[in-house]
Amino acid sequence: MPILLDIAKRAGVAPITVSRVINNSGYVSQATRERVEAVVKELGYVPNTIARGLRSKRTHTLALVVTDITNPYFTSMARGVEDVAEANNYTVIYCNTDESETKEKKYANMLAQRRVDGVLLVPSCGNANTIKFFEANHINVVVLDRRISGVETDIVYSDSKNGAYRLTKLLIGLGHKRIAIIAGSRGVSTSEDRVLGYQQALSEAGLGDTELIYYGAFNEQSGYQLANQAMIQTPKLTAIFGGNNFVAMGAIKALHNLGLDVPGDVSVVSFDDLPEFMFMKPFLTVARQPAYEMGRLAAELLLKRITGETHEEQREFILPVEIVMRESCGPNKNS
Amino acid sequence: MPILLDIAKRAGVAPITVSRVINNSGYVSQATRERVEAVVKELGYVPNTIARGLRSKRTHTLALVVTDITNPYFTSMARGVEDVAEANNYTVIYCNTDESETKEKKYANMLAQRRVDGVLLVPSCGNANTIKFFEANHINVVVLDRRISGVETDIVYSDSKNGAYRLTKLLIGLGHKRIAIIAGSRGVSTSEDRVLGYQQALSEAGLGDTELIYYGAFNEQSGYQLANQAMIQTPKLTAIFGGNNFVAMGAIKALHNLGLDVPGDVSVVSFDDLPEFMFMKPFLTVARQPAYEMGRLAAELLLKRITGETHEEQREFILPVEIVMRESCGPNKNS
DNA sequence: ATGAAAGCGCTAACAT
DNA sequence: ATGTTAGCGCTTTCAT
Repeated sequence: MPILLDIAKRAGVAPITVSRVINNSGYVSQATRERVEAVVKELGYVPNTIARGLRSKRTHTLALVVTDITNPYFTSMARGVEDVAEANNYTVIYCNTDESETKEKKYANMLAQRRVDGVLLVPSCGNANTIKFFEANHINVVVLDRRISGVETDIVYSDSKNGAYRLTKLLIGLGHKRIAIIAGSRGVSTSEDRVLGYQQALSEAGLGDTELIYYGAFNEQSGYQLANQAMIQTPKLTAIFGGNNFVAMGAIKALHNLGLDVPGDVSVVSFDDLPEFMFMKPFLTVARQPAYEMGRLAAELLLKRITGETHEEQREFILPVEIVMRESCGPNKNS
Repeated sequence: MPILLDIAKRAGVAPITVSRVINNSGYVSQATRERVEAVVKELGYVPNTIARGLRSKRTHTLALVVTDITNPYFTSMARGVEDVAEANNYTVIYCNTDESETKEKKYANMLAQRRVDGVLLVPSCGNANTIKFFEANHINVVVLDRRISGVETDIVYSDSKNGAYRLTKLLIGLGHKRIAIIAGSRGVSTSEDRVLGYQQALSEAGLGDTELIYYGAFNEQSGYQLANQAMIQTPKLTAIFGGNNFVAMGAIKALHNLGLDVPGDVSVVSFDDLPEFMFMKPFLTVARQPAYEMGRLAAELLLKRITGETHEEQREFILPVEIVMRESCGPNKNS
């Protein structure tokens, strides 16, 4: 693989001139530019961003740290980030913290070592340690989705309190009087804000003494457990407000498990939309490919090649698919 | 920010010794190790992966190139990749090609410039140009999801032909005689394989002369258009086999639009599962946060900070949420 | 408009 | 077990 110096030699110019052509910086005569460009093409030269970054202190790399890319909410967010990055010739590293402060710390370290130019962070917890760490390492941060106090960064989030207020009012408007909220963790702003909106709606309706607040985590398991707990403690419950989509999913499973109908017996509302096709009435019958497993396997193979652990011949791994029968297909009633 | 040399000086050792401590390589006495580690902590030293990569030719970075991370199938795959990478202290850059060869080329270039150690590639098209490009630049590739001919890489995919065969047999077993398949692009192995499985099932059932094959692309729009086209050309159609989840979604929309019931009038099956909660009967009423928009905005802000385009004070952007009323909540029928 | 010199921060290769 | 030397490939700085 040719390096910049090779191009310079062959084009009969100094390295810096090649650099100027490649980066469109400084003055280069048309003739020189063309000559250099021709050689670049001829030799198939690919500039080395690593070397460039070492010198210029710019990696043209961003990081997106979310709790779980598998949540459609964060998937969409990721796509938004990536589109902007791509348009600006930036590259995005992404990280899943699973709401764990330990993982967040580990990633923060990895990202600082990589000298990413900036981080888009969905904080996994309420404290500002990670952000301070980035600041200490001169890495720009924009906080996403959740407020953090005591830091100075741009922050983008949506109006959880208002959303929760309206969602709760909606339930009240439908006649519900015993409404539980299953929030995420304490200390996470989205959790707290949603509880605040819920409380406001209740107290405005004179239901301030019926508050039923459960803190847990923003995952399905927590939704499941706390919904069970709520139904035991307050059998008269007629509505549950799930802190996010995963929590609601867990809650609905718990209700079904208790033999309760949604919304017949208990109404459920939640934060965070789901992709459009999740709402199609006729549920698809599908051939399910093991996507996660495929990703896992492929990454392991790749790492083995990289580390030289494997020198075997290349292989083809064909994973089985599973047919999942659902409502979208039925018997032929025509001809 | 301290560099390796600072640590070396302060600990009274040579730079290479610090390097050995940090990388756990070579021999270092316990005493020296402890002294160095203490200084590392004291000064808050963060090793520079860029410099390390320049010298060692290892970036500890992988890239995952999919068509669209927004498709739950690829989201799961991404999470699988990321989990493995994280466990091995690798970092993942991810890229969406939207099935465009142009975008694929652009990314290939960016990734080569970044000297990623390896690429997990879902090829956007049938030809091997991108893979050859990576090979020429000594970058390991594992191909995911789709076969490519004429290349030597590990490849992980699932058994599309068999899945399609079984899906089609299932429809035949339900009495369907006019079954259309709406595949992805021609030349993409998953497309071709699914058509092959479909054909095999038909011909085994003596329906070989009823083949109705539509090639398009693996997206909703294509599913919509081709389903319309299929219904016009073959009004007696009673079943549609969507090439993937997005295609099926488009097809179902088209059918609904034509006043047809699924599965009452037309059965639909497809490849690729959807996340579990897409199948919950009671559709959630939710407060929808503008996730994509949030990601986009945040990335733009970050880039402006990085490039120094903005020096204004940090701001808070609170985006509105939208209440989406669905079946999961109804009137209180109890007390 | 072009170039020379120096060095970004680290580690490979070779001592000792 | 520790150190010396050199250099990865590029760009910054300062000349001309």
